[in-house]
Amino acid sequence: MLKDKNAVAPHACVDCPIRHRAVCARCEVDELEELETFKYYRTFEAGQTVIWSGDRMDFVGSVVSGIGTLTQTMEDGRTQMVGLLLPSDFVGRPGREGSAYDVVATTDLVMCCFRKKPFEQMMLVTPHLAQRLLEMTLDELDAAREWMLVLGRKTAREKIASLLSIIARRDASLHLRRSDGPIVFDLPLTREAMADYLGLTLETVSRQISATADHRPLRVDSGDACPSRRCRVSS
Amino acid sequence: MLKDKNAVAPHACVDCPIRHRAVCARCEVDELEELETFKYYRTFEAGQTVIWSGDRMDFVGSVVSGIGTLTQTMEDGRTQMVGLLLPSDFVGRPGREGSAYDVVATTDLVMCCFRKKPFEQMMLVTPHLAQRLLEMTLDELDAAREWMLVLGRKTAREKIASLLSIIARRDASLHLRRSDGPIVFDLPLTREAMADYLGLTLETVSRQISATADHRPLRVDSGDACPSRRCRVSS
DNA sequence: CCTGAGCCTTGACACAGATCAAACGCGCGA
DNA sequence: TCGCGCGTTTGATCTGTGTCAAGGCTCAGG
Repeated sequence: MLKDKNAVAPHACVDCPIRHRAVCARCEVDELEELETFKYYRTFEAGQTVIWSGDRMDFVGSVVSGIGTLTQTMEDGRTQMVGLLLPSDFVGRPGREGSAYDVVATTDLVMCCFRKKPFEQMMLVTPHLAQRLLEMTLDELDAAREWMLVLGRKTAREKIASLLSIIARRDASLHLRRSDGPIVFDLPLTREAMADYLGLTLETVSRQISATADHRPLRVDSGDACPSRRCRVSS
Repeated sequence: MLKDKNAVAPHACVDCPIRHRAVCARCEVDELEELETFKYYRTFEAGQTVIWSGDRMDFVGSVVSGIGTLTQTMEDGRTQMVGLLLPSDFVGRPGREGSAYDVVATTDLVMCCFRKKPFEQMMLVTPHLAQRLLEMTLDELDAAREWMLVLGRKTAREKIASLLSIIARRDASLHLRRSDGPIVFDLPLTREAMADYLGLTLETVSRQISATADHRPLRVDSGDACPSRRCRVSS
Protein backbone atom coordinates (compact mmCIF):
# COMPACT_ATOMS: atom_id res chain seq x y z
CA MET A 1 0.00 0.00 0.00
CA LEU A 2 2.93 2.32 -0.43
CA LYS A 3 2.44 5.36 -2.56
CA ASP A 4 3.18 4.82 -6.19
CA LYS A 5 6.30 6.62 -7.27
CA ASN A 6 4.40 8.72 -9.78
CA ALA A 7 1.57 9.45 -7.44
CA VAL A 8 3.23 12.35 -5.73
CA ALA A 9 0.38 14.80 -5.85
CA PRO A 10 1.09 18.28 -7.14
CA HIS A 11 0.00 21.03 -4.83
CA ALA A 12 -0.16 24.33 -6.62
CA CYS A 13 -2.75 24.64 -9.35
CA VAL A 14 -0.53 27.00 -11.29
CA ASP A 15 1.90 24.29 -12.29
CA CYS A 16 -0.59 21.48 -12.54
CA PRO A 17 0.06 19.25 -15.55
CA ILE A 18 -3.57 19.47 -16.66
CA ARG A 19 -3.94 23.13 -15.85
CA HIS A 20 -4.92 24.21 -19.34
CA ARG A 21 -7.24 21.34 -20.24
CA ALA A 22 -9.31 20.65 -17.12
CA VAL A 23 -12.45 22.32 -15.75
CA CYS A 24 -10.29 25.03 -14.29
CA ALA A 25 -8.66 25.86 -17.62
CA ARG A 26 -10.35 29.23 -17.92
CA CYS A 27 -9.91 30.26 -14.31
CA GLU A 28 -7.89 33.30 -13.32
CA VAL A 29 -5.28 33.05 -10.62
CA ASP A 30 -7.63 34.30 -7.92
CA GLU A 31 -10.25 31.79 -8.98
CA LEU A 32 -7.67 29.02 -8.75
CA GLU A 33 -6.91 30.14 -5.25
CA GLU A 34 -10.54 29.88 -4.33
CA LEU A 35 -10.70 26.40 -5.82
CA GLU A 36 -7.71 25.36 -3.77
CA THR A 37 -9.58 26.06 -0.56
CA PHE A 38 -11.76 23.01 -1.11
CA LYS A 39 -9.51 20.90 -3.27
CA TYR A 40 -7.73 17.70 -2.33
CA TYR A 41 -5.95 14.88 -4.11
CA ARG A 42 -6.77 11.22 -4.03
CA THR A 43 -4.76 8.38 -5.47
CA PHE A 44 -6.01 4.98 -6.49
CA GLU A 45 -4.17 1.82 -7.35
CA ALA A 46 -4.70 0.01 -10.61
CA GLY A 47 -7.83 -2.06 -10.33
CA GLN A 48 -9.36 -0.10 -7.49
CA THR A 49 -12.91 1.15 -7.77
CA VAL A 50 -13.21 4.90 -7.42
CA ILE A 51 -16.99 5.00 -7.13
CA TRP A 52 -19.72 2.41 -7.37
CA SER A 53 -22.72 3.14 -9.50
CA GLY A 54 -25.46 4.53 -7.32
CA ASP A 55 -23.11 5.59 -4.56
CA ARG A 56 -23.49 9.00 -3.11
CA MET A 57 -20.74 11.27 -4.40
CA ASP A 58 -19.57 14.12 -2.25
CA PHE A 59 -16.98 15.33 -4.70
CA VAL A 60 -16.35 16.04 -8.34
CA GLY A 61 -12.91 16.14 -9.87
CA SER A 62 -10.43 15.75 -12.67
CA VAL A 63 -8.11 12.95 -13.62
CA VAL A 64 -4.58 14.23 -13.17
CA SER A 65 -2.69 11.15 -14.29
CA GLY A 66 -3.50 7.56 -15.07
CA ILE A 67 -6.51 6.06 -16.78
CA GLY A 68 -9.95 5.25 -15.52
CA THR A 69 -13.11 3.80 -16.97
CA LEU A 70 -16.81 4.54 -16.69
CA THR A 71 -18.89 1.39 -16.97
CA GLN A 72 -22.50 0.36 -16.82
CA THR A 73 -23.58 -3.11 -15.77
CA MET A 74 -26.87 -4.90 -16.27
CA GLU A 75 -28.42 -7.15 -13.63
CA ASP A 76 -27.27 -10.24 -15.49
CA GLY A 77 -23.68 -9.09 -15.54
CA ARG A 78 -23.31 -7.87 -19.09
CA THR A 79 -21.21 -4.78 -18.98
CA GLN A 80 -20.47 -1.85 -21.27
CA MET A 81 -17.83 0.78 -20.84
CA VAL A 82 -19.35 4.16 -21.60
CA GLY A 83 -16.34 6.36 -21.18
CA LEU A 84 -12.59 6.38 -20.89
CA LEU A 85 -11.15 8.78 -18.34
CA LEU A 86 -7.85 10.21 -19.45
CA PRO A 87 -5.88 12.98 -17.81
CA SER A 88 -7.90 16.23 -17.62
CA ASP A 89 -11.24 14.46 -17.93
CA PHE A 90 -13.92 15.45 -15.47
CA VAL A 91 -15.72 13.04 -13.16
CA GLY A 92 -19.02 13.60 -11.47
CA ARG A 93 -22.00 15.71 -12.20
CA PRO A 94 -22.76 18.90 -10.35
CA GLY A 95 -26.37 18.80 -9.32
CA ARG A 96 -26.67 15.05 -9.04
CA GLU A 97 -26.52 13.05 -5.87
CA GLY A 98 -25.01 9.75 -6.89
CA SER A 99 -22.91 8.36 -9.67
CA ALA A 100 -24.68 6.75 -12.59
CA TYR A 101 -21.70 4.54 -13.41
CA ASP A 102 -18.95 2.50 -11.85
CA VAL A 103 -15.71 4.41 -12.03
CA VAL A 104 -12.65 2.17 -11.95
CA ALA A 105 -8.94 2.93 -12.03
CA THR A 106 -7.34 0.97 -14.86
CA THR A 107 -3.86 2.12 -14.04
CA ASP A 108 -2.65 3.88 -10.91
CA LEU A 109 -4.66 7.05 -10.86
CA VAL A 110 -4.38 10.50 -9.34
CA MET A 111 -7.46 12.62 -9.06
CA CYS A 112 -7.86 16.25 -8.16
CA CYS A 113 -11.10 16.42 -6.22
CA PHE A 114 -13.31 19.28 -5.15
CA ARG A 115 -15.89 19.00 -2.42
CA LYS A 116 -19.15 19.05 -4.30
CA LYS A 117 -21.15 21.59 -2.34
CA PRO A 118 -18.63 24.42 -2.52
CA PHE A 119 -17.85 23.54 -6.11
CA GLU A 120 -21.51 23.84 -7.05
CA GLN A 121 -21.77 27.14 -5.30
CA MET A 122 -18.66 28.47 -6.95
CA MET A 123 -20.04 27.42 -10.34
CA LEU A 124 -23.06 29.62 -9.84
CA VAL A 125 -20.95 32.73 -9.50
CA THR A 126 -17.98 31.85 -11.69
CA PRO A 127 -18.83 31.85 -15.38
CA HIS A 128 -15.34 30.65 -16.24
CA LEU A 129 -16.03 27.38 -14.47
CA ALA A 130 -19.53 26.86 -15.81
CA GLN A 131 -18.51 27.78 -19.35
CA ARG A 132 -15.62 25.38 -19.37
CA LEU A 133 -17.74 22.59 -17.95
CA LEU A 134 -20.36 23.15 -20.62
CA GLU A 135 -17.72 23.03 -23.29
CA MET A 136 -16.22 19.83 -21.90
CA THR A 137 -19.64 18.24 -21.58
CA LEU A 138 -20.48 19.07 -25.17
CA ASP A 139 -17.21 17.48 -26.25
CA GLU A 140 -17.99 14.39 -24.26
CA LEU A 141 -21.40 14.24 -25.84
CA ASP A 142 -19.83 14.35 -29.27
CA ALA A 143 -17.44 11.61 -28.25
CA ALA A 144 -20.28 9.49 -26.90
CA ARG A 145 -22.16 9.89 -30.14
CA GLU A 146 -19.14 9.03 -32.20
CA TRP A 147 -18.85 5.93 -30.08
CA MET A 148 -22.48 5.06 -30.78
CA LEU A 149 -21.57 4.80 -34.44
CA VAL A 150 -18.68 2.52 -33.54
CA LEU A 151 -20.85 0.28 -31.37
CA GLY A 152 -23.82 0.17 -33.68
CA ARG A 153 -22.31 -0.13 -37.10
CA LYS A 154 -18.68 -1.09 -37.18
CA THR A 155 -17.16 -4.55 -37.52
CA ALA A 156 -14.88 -5.99 -34.86
CA ARG A 157 -11.85 -5.01 -36.88
CA GLU A 158 -13.03 -1.46 -37.34
CA LYS A 159 -13.93 -1.19 -33.70
CA ILE A 160 -10.38 -2.00 -32.71
CA ALA A 161 -9.04 0.47 -35.20
CA SER A 162 -11.34 3.14 -33.73
CA LEU A 163 -10.14 2.39 -30.23
CA LEU A 164 -6.48 2.59 -31.17
CA SER A 165 -7.05 5.77 -33.09
CA ILE A 166 -8.83 7.42 -30.18
CA ILE A 167 -6.15 6.50 -27.71
CA ALA A 168 -3.40 7.53 -30.08
CA ARG A 169 -5.04 10.87 -30.67
CA ARG A 170 -5.52 11.63 -27.02
CA ASP A 171 -2.03 10.45 -26.23
CA ALA A 172 -0.58 12.64 -28.91
CA SER A 173 -2.50 15.72 -27.83
CA LEU A 174 -1.18 15.17 -24.33
CA HIS A 175 2.46 14.43 -25.12
CA LEU A 176 2.83 16.47 -28.28
CA ARG A 177 5.00 14.01 -30.16
CA ARG A 178 6.89 14.60 -33.33
CA SER A 179 4.74 13.05 -36.00
CA ASP A 180 7.42 11.41 -38.11
CA GLY A 181 7.91 7.67 -38.19
CA PRO A 182 5.57 5.08 -36.76
CA ILE A 183 3.34 6.14 -33.94
CA VAL A 184 4.07 4.42 -30.66
CA PHE A 185 1.94 4.54 -27.56
CA ASP A 186 0.96 2.57 -24.51
CA LEU A 187 -2.29 0.70 -24.54
CA PRO A 188 -2.94 0.33 -20.87
CA LEU A 189 -6.09 -1.77 -21.16
CA THR A 190 -6.61 -5.48 -20.77
CA ARG A 191 -8.32 -7.42 -23.53
CA GLU A 192 -11.32 -7.57 -21.30
CA ALA A 193 -11.44 -3.79 -20.84
CA MET A 194 -11.15 -3.30 -24.59
CA ALA A 195 -13.95 -5.80 -25.13
CA ASP A 196 -16.11 -3.93 -22.65
CA TYR A 197 -15.51 -0.70 -24.46
CA LEU A 198 -16.08 -2.14 -27.91
CA GLY A 199 -19.10 -4.27 -27.19
CA LEU A 200 -17.22 -7.45 -28.08
CA THR A 201 -15.94 -10.50 -26.22
CA LEU A 202 -12.37 -10.64 -25.12
CA GLU A 203 -11.71 -13.59 -27.42
CA THR A 204 -12.80 -11.62 -30.44
CA VAL A 205 -10.58 -8.73 -29.43
CA SER A 206 -7.64 -11.03 -29.02
CA ARG A 207 -8.18 -12.72 -32.37
CA GLN A 208 -8.61 -9.47 -34.23
CA ILE A 209 -5.50 -7.98 -32.75
CA SER A 210 -3.43 -11.05 -33.55
CA ALA A 211 -4.77 -11.12 -37.08
CA THR A 212 -4.16 -7.45 -37.62
CA ALA A 213 -0.68 -7.63 -36.18
CA ASP A 214 0.33 -10.26 -38.77
CA HIS A 215 -1.06 -8.61 -41.81
CA ARG A 216 0.57 -5.28 -41.18
CA PRO A 217 -1.17 -1.96 -40.45
CA LEU A 218 -0.47 -2.49 -36.80
CA ARG A 219 2.54 -4.16 -35.26
CA VAL A 220 3.14 -5.17 -31.69
CA ASP A 221 6.44 -4.10 -30.27
CA SER A 222 7.72 -6.95 -28.13
CA GLY A 223 10.39 -5.03 -26.28
CA ASP A 224 8.18 -4.81 -23.24
CA ALA A 225 7.39 -7.01 -20.31
CA CYS A 226 3.83 -7.45 -21.39
CA PRO A 227 4.27 -7.40 -25.15
CA SER A 228 0.73 -6.72 -26.16
CA ARG A 229 0.33 -3.62 -24.09
CA ARG A 230 2.57 -1.41 -26.13
CA CYS A 231 1.67 -0.77 -29.70
CA ARG A 232 3.34 0.63 -32.69
CA VAL A 233 0.90 1.57 -35.35
CA SER A 234 2.06 2.22 -38.85
CA SER A 235 -0.41 3.78 -41.25
CA MET B 1 -46.18 23.13 -49.85
CA LEU B 2 -49.08 24.50 -47.84
CA LYS B 3 -48.55 24.95 -44.16
CA ASP B 4 -49.41 21.92 -42.10
CA LYS B 5 -52.52 22.49 -40.00
CA ASN B 6 -50.58 21.92 -36.79
CA ALA B 7 -47.70 24.05 -37.84
CA VAL B 8 -49.26 27.32 -36.77
CA ALA B 9 -46.30 28.74 -34.92
CA PRO B 10 -46.92 30.14 -31.46
CA HIS B 11 -45.68 33.64 -31.01
CA ALA B 12 -45.43 34.52 -27.36
CA CYS B 13 -42.87 32.61 -25.33
CA VAL B 14 -45.02 32.87 -22.25
CA ASP B 15 -47.57 30.39 -23.51
CA CYS B 16 -45.21 28.20 -25.49
CA PRO B 17 -45.98 24.50 -25.08
CA ILE B 18 -42.38 23.68 -24.24
CA ARG B 19 -41.85 26.76 -22.10
CA HIS B 20 -40.90 24.84 -18.95
CA ARG B 21 -38.71 22.16 -20.52
CA ALA B 22 -36.62 23.93 -23.16
CA VAL B 23 -33.40 25.94 -22.90
CA CYS B 24 -35.41 28.92 -21.87
CA ALA B 25 -37.07 27.10 -18.97
CA ARG B 26 -35.25 29.09 -16.31
CA CYS B 27 -35.58 32.47 -17.97
CA GLU B 28 -37.46 35.31 -16.37
CA VAL B 29 -40.04 37.26 -18.33
CA ASP B 30 -37.59 40.00 -19.27
CA GLU B 31 -35.09 37.42 -20.46
CA LEU B 32 -37.77 35.82 -22.60
CA GLU B 33 -38.43 39.20 -24.11
CA GLU B 34 -34.79 39.56 -24.99
CA LEU B 35 -34.80 36.09 -26.57
CA GLU B 36 -37.80 37.04 -28.66
CA THR B 37 -35.86 39.81 -30.34
CA PHE B 38 -33.80 37.25 -32.27
CA LYS B 39 -36.17 34.32 -32.31
CA TYR B 40 -38.06 32.94 -35.28
CA TYR B 41 -39.97 29.79 -36.14
CA ARG B 42 -39.28 27.34 -38.90
CA THR B 43 -41.43 24.45 -40.00
CA PHE B 44 -40.33 21.35 -41.86
CA GLU B 45 -42.31 18.65 -43.57
CA ALA B 46 -41.90 15.01 -42.70
CA GLY B 47 -38.82 13.71 -44.48
CA GLN B 48 -37.19 17.08 -44.97
CA THR B 49 -33.60 17.58 -43.94
CA VAL B 50 -33.15 20.35 -41.40
CA ILE B 51 -29.37 20.50 -41.57
CA TRP B 52 -26.74 18.49 -43.37
CA SER B 53 -23.75 17.28 -41.46
CA GLY B 54 -20.93 19.73 -41.96
CA ASP B 55 -23.19 22.57 -42.98
CA ARG B 56 -22.66 25.93 -41.46
CA MET B 57 -25.32 26.63 -38.85
CA ASP B 58 -26.37 30.15 -38.17
CA PHE B 59 -28.95 29.26 -35.57
CA VAL B 60 -29.60 27.06 -32.60
CA GLY B 61 -33.06 26.10 -31.45
CA SER B 62 -35.60 23.89 -29.80
CA VAL B 63 -38.04 21.38 -31.18
CA VAL B 64 -41.52 22.71 -30.48
CA SER B 65 -43.54 19.87 -31.97
CA GLY B 66 -42.86 16.85 -34.10
CA ILE B 67 -39.95 14.46 -34.12
CA GLY B 68 -36.52 14.72 -35.62
CA THR B 69 -33.44 12.56 -35.76
CA LEU B 70 -29.72 13.13 -35.48
CA THR B 71 -27.75 10.74 -37.64
CA GLN B 72 -24.17 10.04 -38.57
CA THR B 73 -23.19 8.45 -41.85
CA MET B 74 -19.95 6.75 -42.89
CA GLU B 75 -18.46 7.18 -46.35
CA ASP B 76 -19.73 3.75 -47.38
CA GLY B 77 -23.28 4.62 -46.42
CA ARG B 78 -23.67 2.81 -43.14
CA THR B 79 -25.67 5.02 -40.89
CA GLN B 80 -26.34 5.32 -37.17
CA MET B 81 -28.87 7.50 -35.47
CA VAL B 82 -27.26 9.15 -32.48
CA GLY B 83 -30.19 11.04 -31.11
CA LEU B 84 -33.93 11.42 -31.23
CA LEU B 85 -35.23 14.96 -31.14
CA LEU B 86 -38.49 15.23 -29.27
CA PRO B 87 -40.33 18.39 -28.30
CA SER B 88 -38.20 20.63 -26.06
CA ASP B 89 -34.92 19.09 -27.22
CA PHE B 90 -32.18 21.47 -28.19
CA VAL B 91 -30.44 21.49 -31.55
CA GLY B 92 -27.08 22.99 -32.34
CA ARG B 93 -24.04 23.77 -30.34
CA PRO B 94 -23.12 27.26 -29.26
CA GLY B 95 -19.49 27.82 -30.08
CA ARG B 96 -19.35 25.47 -33.03
CA GLU B 97 -19.50 26.50 -36.65
CA GLY B 98 -21.16 23.57 -38.37
CA SER B 99 -23.37 20.68 -37.49
CA ALA B 100 -21.70 17.36 -36.75
CA TYR B 101 -24.77 15.39 -37.76
CA ASP B 102 -27.57 15.25 -40.27
CA VAL B 103 -30.75 16.51 -38.70
CA VAL B 104 -33.89 15.19 -40.36
CA ALA B 105 -37.56 15.78 -39.67
CA THR B 106 -39.26 12.43 -39.18
CA THR B 107 -42.70 13.94 -38.83
CA ASP B 108 -43.79 17.47 -39.60
CA LEU B 109 -41.68 19.58 -37.34
CA VAL B 110 -41.80 23.04 -35.82
CA MET B 111 -38.62 24.55 -34.49
CA CYS B 112 -38.08 27.63 -32.42
CA CYS B 113 -34.79 29.07 -33.66
CA PHE B 114 -32.47 31.71 -32.30
CA ARG B 115 -29.85 33.43 -34.37
CA LYS B 116 -26.63 31.95 -33.15
CA LYS B 117 -24.51 35.04 -32.64
CA PRO B 118 -26.91 36.91 -30.37
CA PHE B 119 -27.77 33.70 -28.58
CA GLU B 120 -24.12 33.06 -27.79
CA GLN B 121 -23.70 36.57 -26.55
CA MET B 122 -26.78 36.37 -24.41
CA MET B 123 -25.50 33.10 -22.92
CA LEU B 124 -22.38 34.84 -21.70
CA VAL B 125 -24.37 37.26 -19.59
CA THR B 126 -27.41 35.16 -18.72
CA PRO B 127 -26.62 32.40 -16.24
CA HIS B 128 -30.17 31.10 -16.50
CA LEU B 129 -29.58 30.17 -20.10
CA ALA B 130 -26.14 28.69 -19.63
CA GLN B 131 -27.18 26.73 -16.55
CA ARG B 132 -30.17 25.23 -18.26
CA LEU B 133 -28.14 24.33 -21.32
CA LEU B 134 -25.54 22.61 -19.15
CA GLU B 135 -28.22 20.65 -17.39
CA MET B 136 -29.80 19.58 -20.66
CA THR B 137 -26.45 18.62 -22.11
CA LEU B 138 -25.64 16.49 -19.09
CA ASP B 139 -28.98 14.74 -19.49
CA GLU B 140 -28.28 14.11 -23.13
CA LEU B 141 -24.90 12.72 -22.22
CA ASP B 142 -26.53 10.30 -19.81
CA ALA B 143 -29.01 9.31 -22.49
CA ALA B 144 -26.22 8.77 -25.01
CA ARG B 145 -24.37 6.57 -22.56
CA GLU B 146 -27.45 4.57 -21.76
CA TRP B 147 -27.81 4.07 -25.48
CA MET B 148 -24.22 2.85 -25.70
CA LEU B 149 -25.20 -0.02 -23.43
CA VAL B 150 -28.15 -0.78 -25.68
CA LEU B 151 -26.02 -0.75 -28.82
CA GLY B 152 -23.09 -2.62 -27.38
CA ARG B 153 -24.66 -5.32 -25.30
CA LYS B 154 -28.32 -5.89 -25.91
CA THR B 155 -29.95 -8.41 -28.24
CA ALA B 156 -32.22 -7.32 -31.05
CA ARG B 157 -35.26 -8.08 -28.92
CA GLU B 158 -33.96 -6.08 -25.99
CA LYS B 159 -33.02 -3.22 -28.26
CA ILE B 160 -36.57 -2.92 -29.43
CA ALA B 161 -37.87 -3.06 -25.91
CA SER B 162 -35.46 -0.27 -24.97
CA LEU B 163 -36.64 1.88 -27.85
CA LEU B 164 -40.29 1.44 -26.99
CA SER B 165 -39.63 2.13 -23.37
CA ILE B 166 -37.76 5.33 -24.13
CA ILE B 167 -40.44 6.64 -26.42
CA ALA B 168 -43.18 5.67 -24.03
CA ARG B 169 -41.42 7.43 -21.18
CA ARG B 170 -40.89 10.63 -23.09
CA ASP B 171 -44.39 10.54 -24.43
CA ALA B 172 -45.82 10.07 -20.96
CA SER B 173 -43.76 12.88 -19.47
CA LEU B 174 -45.05 15.15 -22.20
CA HIS B 175 -48.73 14.21 -22.15
CA LEU B 176 -49.08 13.25 -18.51
CA ARG B 177 -51.36 10.28 -19.00
CA ARG B 178 -53.26 8.38 -16.37
CA SER B 179 -51.16 5.29 -15.77
CA ASP B 180 -53.91 2.70 -15.50
CA GLY B 181 -54.51 0.13 -18.17
CA PRO B 182 -52.26 -0.63 -21.12
CA ILE B 183 -49.96 2.09 -22.30
CA VAL B 184 -50.74 3.38 -25.77
CA PHE B 185 -48.58 5.69 -27.81
CA ASP B 186 -47.64 6.59 -31.34
CA LEU B 187 -44.47 5.21 -32.76
CA PRO B 188 -43.78 7.67 -35.51
CA LEU B 189 -40.73 5.94 -36.94
CA THR B 190 -40.33 3.72 -39.96
CA ARG B 191 -38.72 0.31 -39.56
CA GLU B 192 -35.70 1.79 -41.23
CA ALA B 193 -35.43 4.65 -38.74
CA MET B 194 -35.74 2.22 -35.85
CA ALA B 195 -33.06 0.05 -37.39
CA ASP B 196 -30.79 3.07 -37.72
CA TYR B 197 -31.30 3.91 -34.10
CA LEU B 198 -30.83 0.37 -32.85
CA GLY B 199 -27.87 -0.63 -34.97
CA LEU B 200 -29.88 -3.35 -36.71
CA THR B 201 -31.24 -3.96 -40.18
CA LEU B 202 -34.80 -3.14 -40.98
CA GLU B 203 -35.55 -6.81 -41.61
CA THR B 204 -34.45 -7.77 -38.14
CA VAL B 205 -36.55 -5.01 -36.63
CA SER B 206 -39.57 -6.17 -38.57
CA ARG B 207 -39.10 -9.80 -37.56
CA GLN B 208 -38.60 -9.01 -33.92
CA ILE B 209 -41.64 -6.82 -33.76
CA SER B 210 -43.81 -9.42 -35.47
CA ALA B 211 -42.51 -12.12 -33.17
CA THR B 212 -43.00 -10.05 -30.06
CA ALA B 213 -46.47 -9.02 -31.10
CA ASP B 214 -47.57 -12.65 -31.28
CA HIS B 215 -46.14 -13.84 -28.03
CA ARG B 216 -47.62 -11.09 -25.95
CA PRO B 217 -45.75 -8.41 -23.97
CA LEU B 218 -46.41 -6.03 -26.80
CA ARG B 219 -49.45 -5.93 -29.01
CA VAL B 220 -50.11 -3.99 -32.15
CA ASP B 221 -53.35 -2.14 -32.26
CA SER B 222 -54.71 -2.44 -35.77
CA GLY B 223 -57.33 0.28 -35.57
CA ASP B 224 -55.10 2.64 -37.45
CA ALA B 225 -54.35 3.34 -41.06
CA CYS B 226 -50.81 2.15 -40.72
CA PRO B 227 -51.30 -0.61 -38.20
CA SER B 228 -47.75 -0.98 -37.03
CA ARG B 229 -47.24 2.65 -36.15
CA ARG B 230 -49.42 2.68 -33.09
CA CYS B 231 -48.47 0.43 -30.26
CA ARG B 232 -50.11 -0.81 -27.17
CA VAL B 233 -47.64 -2.21 -24.73
CA SER B 234 -48.83 -4.34 -21.88
CA SER B 235 -46.39 -5.18 -19.13
C1' DC C 1 -60.21 1.17 -62.58
C1' DC C 2 -55.20 0.28 -62.94
C1' DT C 3 -50.38 1.50 -61.71
C1' DG C 4 -46.49 2.71 -59.18
C1' DA C 5 -44.18 4.12 -54.98
C1' DG C 6 -43.37 3.40 -50.17
C1' DC C 7 -43.23 0.65 -46.46
C1' DC C 8 -43.63 -3.67 -44.41
C1' DT C 9 -43.34 -8.82 -44.05
C1' DT C 10 -41.41 -13.30 -44.88
C1' DG C 11 -38.18 -16.85 -46.48
C1' DA C 12 -33.60 -19.08 -47.42
C1' DC C 13 -29.04 -18.88 -46.61
C1' DA C 14 -24.39 -17.07 -45.17
C1' DC C 15 -21.29 -15.45 -41.92
C1' DA C 16 -19.33 -12.56 -38.06
C1' DG C 17 -18.90 -13.01 -33.65
C1' DA C 18 -20.33 -15.54 -29.31
C1' DT C 19 -19.58 -19.47 -26.54
C1' DC C 20 -17.18 -23.23 -24.47
C1' DA C 21 -12.89 -25.23 -23.67
C1' DA C 22 -8.00 -25.95 -23.39
C1' DA C 23 -3.45 -24.45 -22.96
C1' DC C 24 0.36 -21.00 -22.86
C1' DG C 25 3.61 -17.53 -20.67
C1' DC C 26 4.92 -14.68 -17.19
C1' DG C 27 5.43 -12.90 -12.57
C1' DC C 28 5.10 -13.85 -7.81
C1' DG C 29 5.06 -15.90 -3.35
C1' DA C 30 6.03 -20.18 -0.72
C1' DT D 1 12.68 -24.43 -7.21
C1' DC D 2 7.72 -25.23 -7.87
C1' DG D 3 2.97 -24.07 -8.31
C1' DC D 4 -0.52 -20.83 -8.83
C1' DG D 5 -3.06 -16.83 -10.76
C1' DC D 6 -3.91 -13.81 -14.27
C1' DG D 7 -4.10 -12.27 -18.75
C1' DT D 8 -3.78 -13.99 -23.21
C1' DT D 9 -4.04 -17.01 -27.24
C1' DT D 10 -6.07 -20.49 -30.06
C1' DG D 11 -9.39 -24.04 -31.55
C1' DA D 12 -14.07 -26.07 -32.48
C1' DT D 13 -18.62 -25.21 -32.75
C1' DC D 14 -23.04 -22.73 -32.39
C1' DT D 15 -26.20 -18.98 -33.29
C1' DG D 16 -28.14 -14.35 -33.91
C1' DT D 17 -28.25 -11.10 -37.43
C1' DG D 18 -27.14 -9.67 -41.90
C1' DT D 19 -27.94 -10.29 -46.81
C1' DC D 20 -30.48 -11.11 -50.85
C1' DA D 21 -34.79 -11.77 -52.83
C1' DA D 22 -39.70 -12.05 -53.46
C1' DG D 23 -44.24 -10.65 -52.45
C1' DG D 24 -48.03 -7.95 -49.89
C1' DC D 25 -50.62 -3.81 -48.36
C1' DT D 26 -52.14 0.96 -48.75
C1' DC D 27 -52.37 5.23 -50.65
C1' DA D 28 -52.11 8.80 -54.45
C1' DG D 29 -52.40 9.92 -59.12
C1' DG D 30 -53.77 9.15 -63.97
